[in-house]
Amino acid sequence: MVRDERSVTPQSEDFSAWYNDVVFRAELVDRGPVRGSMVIRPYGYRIWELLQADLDRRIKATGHQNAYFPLLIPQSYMQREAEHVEGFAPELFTVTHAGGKELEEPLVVRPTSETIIGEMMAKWISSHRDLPLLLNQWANVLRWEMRPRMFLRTSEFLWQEGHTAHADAADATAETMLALGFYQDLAVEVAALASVPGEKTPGERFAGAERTFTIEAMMRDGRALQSGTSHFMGTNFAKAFGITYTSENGTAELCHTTSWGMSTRMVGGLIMTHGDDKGLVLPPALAPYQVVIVPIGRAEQAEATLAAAAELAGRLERSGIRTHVDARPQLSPGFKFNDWEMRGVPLRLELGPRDLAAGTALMSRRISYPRADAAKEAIPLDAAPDLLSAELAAFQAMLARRAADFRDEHTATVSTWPQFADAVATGWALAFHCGDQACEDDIKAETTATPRCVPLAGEPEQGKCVRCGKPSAYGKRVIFARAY
RNA sequence: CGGGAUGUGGCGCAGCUUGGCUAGCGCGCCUGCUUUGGGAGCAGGAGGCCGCGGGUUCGAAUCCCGCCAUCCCGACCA
Repeated sequence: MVRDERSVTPQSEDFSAWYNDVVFRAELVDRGPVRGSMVIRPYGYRIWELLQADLDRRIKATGHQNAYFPLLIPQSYMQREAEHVEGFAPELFTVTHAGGKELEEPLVVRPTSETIIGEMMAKWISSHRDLPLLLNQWANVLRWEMRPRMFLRTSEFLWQEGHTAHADAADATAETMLALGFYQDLAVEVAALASVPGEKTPGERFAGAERTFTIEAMMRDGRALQSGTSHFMGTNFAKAFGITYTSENGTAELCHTTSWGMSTRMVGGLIMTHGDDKGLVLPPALAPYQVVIVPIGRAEQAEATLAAAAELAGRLERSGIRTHVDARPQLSPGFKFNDWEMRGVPLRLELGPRDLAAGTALMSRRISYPRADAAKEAIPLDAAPDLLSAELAAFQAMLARRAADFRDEHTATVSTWPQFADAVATGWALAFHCGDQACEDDIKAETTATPRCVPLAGEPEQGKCVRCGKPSAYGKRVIFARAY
């Protein structure tokens, strides 16, 4: 392929340059005027909407209700939970003036909503009959990030944050795991990510949480991306905000709360999981257009192929396939092929005079796996809806398998330090760790790798710390990786 | 906050060292004609407070001082 201003930097040359090229060329985003801000363009926003719709359905199906809480939070709220304020203080946007005057109490722009929701929960909950309280909100949050990156770390991002209150720890823990399941299922079934659910080590916990669970997905450069988190707060926030209830026995009890979130970051995750040197590759479940039809021909031929393309698109739409006809008259077919490949459309159909005469269309898959197969395939027009539905399902499964294979090929179970260093240079290492913060810091200083999670799956295992040789702390091997 | 770069039509850049005449190139855009099965061709055209503020000079995109912003690399994070 000729390298010019129309193609992207190859992944092998510079992965992060590749990522940047793709998000802009595919018109997912543009830069906002403020450092670290991101304009999500229609094509990118559609991906988010599809992700959002799927997760929203899962959340509602399990008894949660959507609500909306204010963007502005009194600064004092943030300070009530000691670890929470310490964790978020460096990232806060603070409003000091309003209406042309300095405010008596500064307002914080939410970096997350535990505090304001905690405050409201305290007001709404008084009896065990009010529990569990299962809330979710879709919102934007702001955090001042030192090093912004489109979708992965922007100063403002969109997310969903679930907040729940429960009578006891067991119920809250079950909720925490339920939410983690939403994310894992969404990641694997919809985004086709290779993610691993697990628990964060104490050093990586959410500020104020007792336990933090995560799904960690592997990107094509071997790094890990935290793609969703679920926190068990114990009674920390209940104490700070007075979230109490009267039990059946008449005693006053503290609630156990949870919170969990998935953000626009996941869009970055699917870009880095599936994309290649031709651009984006989208899983059908999240593709704004699952099938793009490129009509070919000029003048009177164009009339015929355009009409046929529109007719076909109508039939595909009616069978639930998101279809787009690229009718731009001034652009050549070759340009359109490259354009839709850049945008990651799973299936493309070419419809020209030759195809029309034969009653077929030429189908081309954005990628194939495990065998790379660039061949275009003629498919009969009358059977297209069923055929393409099946192709899309196969494409979705193929991407998930490709991602999982890639993850497995780049994950090594290691027991020595040299093996460990090797593994985290290109992927993930499964290793025993002593659990000491100093040892974790040492590993990070040497390799830039950090503990991503203790995987939920697998049997308990004991061993010696890969770095210092002390007994392992977590009863299992820990995933270490360089992370985003 | 450290380190490195860059600010010039929508995008990507050249010009700056050695100040000068109308600020140039590619892509994109507009118009016309021809073209359409892997990034079309030709012709014509539009579009620029050269990041901002000062200074030096007859004259500044170019030299000097200051500021601002963005990007990339590290430590933090969904």
